[in-house]
Amino acid sequence: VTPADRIANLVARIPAGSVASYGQVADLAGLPGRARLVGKVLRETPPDRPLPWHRVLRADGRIAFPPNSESGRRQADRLAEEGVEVRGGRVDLARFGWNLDAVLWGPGAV
DNA sequence: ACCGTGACGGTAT
DNA sequence: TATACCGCCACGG
Repeated sequence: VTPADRIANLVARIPAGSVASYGQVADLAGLPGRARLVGKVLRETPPDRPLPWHRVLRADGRIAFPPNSESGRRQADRLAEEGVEVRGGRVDLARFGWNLDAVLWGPGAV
């Protein structure tokens, strides 16, 4: 199992309607400190592949692309499509961040 | 081996 | 809250 596989596997697990950061994905994939690797894997992932790459944001909730870029707008649209509120190219991780429930209520309540 | 690059992160201002 | 910097890691030239 290559690092890229574990990363893709994890991204695929992010539920619709919530988001995760590159670093979070790296950590959960057992690759601490490889946030940039996550970006690379997603970058090299074909657009047609059924991977929810749009649910991955920076640690501060900002979309990794320039707000006016084509990719940036596309990502924002797809997120909005799932009910994720995007304002100023940014998402409130406190509300849409993955695992928030687990953090607040404990893994057993999820 | 050296250096620059990047879908990143954390801290200091 | 928004920038500016600097650290990190994997790659490629």
